[in-house]
Amino acid sequence: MAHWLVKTEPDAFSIADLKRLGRTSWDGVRNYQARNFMRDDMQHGDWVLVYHSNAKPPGVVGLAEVVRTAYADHTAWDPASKYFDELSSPQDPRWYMVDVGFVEVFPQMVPLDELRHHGEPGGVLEGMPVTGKSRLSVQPVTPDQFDAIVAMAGGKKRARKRRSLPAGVQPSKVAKPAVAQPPRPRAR
DNA sequence: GCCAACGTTGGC
DNA sequence: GCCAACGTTGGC
Repeated sequence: MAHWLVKTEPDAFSIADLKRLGRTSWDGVRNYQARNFMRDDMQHGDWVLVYHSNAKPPGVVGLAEVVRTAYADHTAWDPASKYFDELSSPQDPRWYMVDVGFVEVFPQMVPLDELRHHGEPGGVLEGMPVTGKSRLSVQPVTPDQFDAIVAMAGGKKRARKRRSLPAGVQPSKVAKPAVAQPPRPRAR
């Protein structure tokens, strides 16, 4: 089992919206590294910390879980969608999404300030992309980091430690590695 | 609303 | 393959 953090702008889709809906497709991710985590590594039952960006204050607000593994993000094929990408097609999908289910709204949100505090050298959240300058909207979280954040939030769940992270994934190194891409034609 | 840092594009 | 220019993210 792996653990994750995903960002969402609450004005567009909040943890309250997820609670109301029960589950949703996590569409609209248009970053290759984030896509690869969803497509290649997210497993059914993985826990997902939900982070509100562009919020006052920004921070981790609740918990979700993966309820469907990756499938093509069809919003990329819809010219009317803000997520439309003419380079994606049903025959050759460029973007993927998973479905997530609501688990809980945390009793106390964990604001970015606090995440950053624990992200200082030697802190339990050291190396988490969200504590630094990374914009990565889907990022892996270690079991220890997961437990630390849930404890700060007053949440009830604990890390599922059957396995740690996807093979080869090193959360503290997530911000940098280039994402290997298949060659593709240049847009005109 | 500003704007720094990030991630991507595309000319060379 | 470099890197300037561009568009986006996301904190403030």
